[in-house]
Amino acid sequence: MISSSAGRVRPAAAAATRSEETDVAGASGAADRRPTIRDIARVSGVSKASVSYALNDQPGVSPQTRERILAAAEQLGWRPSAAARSLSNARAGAVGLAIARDVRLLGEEPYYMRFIAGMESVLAAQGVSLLLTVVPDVDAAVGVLRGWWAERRVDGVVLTDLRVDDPRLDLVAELGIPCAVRGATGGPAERDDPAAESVDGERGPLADVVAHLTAQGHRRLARVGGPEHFQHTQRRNLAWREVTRAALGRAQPVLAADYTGRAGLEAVRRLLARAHPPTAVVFDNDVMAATVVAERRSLGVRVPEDLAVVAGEDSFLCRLADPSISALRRDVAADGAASAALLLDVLAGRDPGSPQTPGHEFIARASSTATRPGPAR
Amino acid sequence: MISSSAGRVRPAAAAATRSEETDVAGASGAADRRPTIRDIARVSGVSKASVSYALNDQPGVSPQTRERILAAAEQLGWRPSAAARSLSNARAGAVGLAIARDVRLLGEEPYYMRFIAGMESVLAAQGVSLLLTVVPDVDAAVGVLRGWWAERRVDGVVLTDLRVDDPRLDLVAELGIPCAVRGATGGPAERDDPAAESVDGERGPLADVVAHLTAQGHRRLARVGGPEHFQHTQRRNLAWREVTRAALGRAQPVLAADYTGRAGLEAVRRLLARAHPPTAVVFDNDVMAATVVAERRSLGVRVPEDLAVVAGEDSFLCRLADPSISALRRDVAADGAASAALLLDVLAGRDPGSPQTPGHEFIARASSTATRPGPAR
DNA sequence: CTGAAAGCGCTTACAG
DNA sequence: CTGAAAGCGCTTACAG
Repeated sequence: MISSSAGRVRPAAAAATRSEETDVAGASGAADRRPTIRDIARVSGVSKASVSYALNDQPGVSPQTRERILAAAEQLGWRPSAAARSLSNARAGAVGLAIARDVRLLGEEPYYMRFIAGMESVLAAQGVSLLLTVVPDVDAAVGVLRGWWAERRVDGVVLTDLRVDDPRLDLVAELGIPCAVRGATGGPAERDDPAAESVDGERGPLADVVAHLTAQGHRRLARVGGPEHFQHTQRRNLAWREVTRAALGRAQPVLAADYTGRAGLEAVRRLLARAHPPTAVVFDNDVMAATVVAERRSLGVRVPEDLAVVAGEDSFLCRLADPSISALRRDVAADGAASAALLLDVLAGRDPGSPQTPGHEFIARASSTATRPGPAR
Repeated sequence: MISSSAGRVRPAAAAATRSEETDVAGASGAADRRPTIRDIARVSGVSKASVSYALNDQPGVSPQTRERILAAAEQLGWRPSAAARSLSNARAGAVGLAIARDVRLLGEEPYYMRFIAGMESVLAAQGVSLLLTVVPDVDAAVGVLRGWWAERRVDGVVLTDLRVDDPRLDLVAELGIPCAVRGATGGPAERDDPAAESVDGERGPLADVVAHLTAQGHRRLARVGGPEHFQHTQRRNLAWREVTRAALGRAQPVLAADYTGRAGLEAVRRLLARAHPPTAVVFDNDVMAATVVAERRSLGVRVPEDLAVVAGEDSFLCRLADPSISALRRDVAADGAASAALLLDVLAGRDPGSPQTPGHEFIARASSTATRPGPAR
């Protein structure tokens, strides 16, 4: 059954608001005008400059005067005009996040909302605003970033999901935009050397997964990663090969998929068609893993008996799946908070403090836990 | 197994960036300085005022001069300083969205990310920025809105998830903040009359659901809605009672839950314990429905044989569940787009155009489709 | 059609 | 410690 209704939208409060505003502007006057430092100066009997010094905790005013000024500001309910401050400051008091991701995928992955909430937690504390935009691809993101910067809307940006030759990195370098870089689901990204030490952060989580699977008796593993143009995919692929080689004597295979359920299914089909198919597959996100578990029958496998499944990201999907899906849980909000803190450090010219270290945790669930344990294969 | 790794975060590009910036500022000079209308005026040999007129499509410049000025602006890569424009304009060029919702729930519900993407699609087209914040409760949201407004960071705001006595509405009225109001998952909200005509938009979708269920032979239905302090919950509860009364002769029961899986389960347990338990339950969101389906065995019911399940919101969860879950699909992105468009209309003093009408569609899936059709109960 | 001038609300050297 | 002044980059009456 399909039908559609004509929902109506109306500016309830806004309408009331408008007329009030008009009234007030004409009549009462000062009541609605937002106070400026000039008002504070008048009330406290000093110059605008002194007010500014007092408000910004600069030297140049006596303690008593400062007190008086702050009290007046408080009493008037003064707040600095962001525009005026920006204009003289050359600082926007805002940072930007341009998410380049297909809207449909965005709706399915809880990742970004959590990342944003994490960023917000540290930005809000510093009175810095977050400008957000959602664009379909990296080129569009470049356009948005360029616009934000040209219009002085942001002091810096956070970059996620870095590509291998990412045009955003070129833009940022070209224009000198302060930025903090973060892979979509994990470790840090380096400009020229995605393969170097930054791989370190990926080894631990994958080693935990591999240790769990080998303990369950698995000897043939596979990974279904993200698209290879992502730097974090490359780092993880590398870490995966190293970790599996160390554990099993030879590097286990990796297939690329685009994080959608469809792509995950397709990858698994190819893996199962091999001469020596894997007995366990580690997916880079929850959506692919959950789709494979949901489609296990049409794939002709039992989970976990024929195929163990692990998700590289934990979410509701993993808990609700039947069987429930083992997953690597990462503290995405902490990730977002760390990125924001990093950017603020850069902006303040501070040495990026000892980095926050979002941890990970492997959650073993039914999808990879043999009913009868022991090396059965 | 639990472990955690010390992921490192570093400002790769930012570091490079900083030094470059310093270099350039000292040496090359103009190369990195962002051009202003003064530069344009100099290049094209006119006054700043003329430049401004030309750039803003105001009368006061001859066609030829305008051409020349626009060309110069284009060639210099000029973009207006948001701060300067705001300061003289008294317009921020930005609107705000303060999401008041528990971060954990936010991570589970795809709703907001889609809503935001929809808003963005119309804001970006108008060159309006979106300020976003995520706060735990309505009071915190009031604080953020107050700050944004006092600092002139936004020209208006979009409000979602309106409460019955919502302090944000008071704030908006008090300060005269232009705003557009939108229920979290549906129809418009009215200031004083949540029960009136705005209920209209809720009837259609629920009527489709009820028609489907009665066609499947169900005679005892129940709804598990959101918390009653939400206006949209109240509207839907009302619509539900009306629609079920019309279809079945008497209004069917409603229970309140807080959108979490746990609350959904609890509500179902209470329903099943009744003397005449319902044979079909309609949940207000996907998370509750999916949790109930996942826990059907511990609840002691078969789905759909003993209990049909319908979700009031469609998502990945519904498709992946086993059995898959019938759902009401709403065009959330269109909702967001409509809210943004409405706000822009209000800001421009335009009559809010014929409202965009986000439709709905009922998707019948296994969770409510009897294997053997016909009135069996 | 065009230009000189004031102003938006701050900050910041620069003299007292 | 304090104040008068210039400036950030725009817009907008106001005279020519």
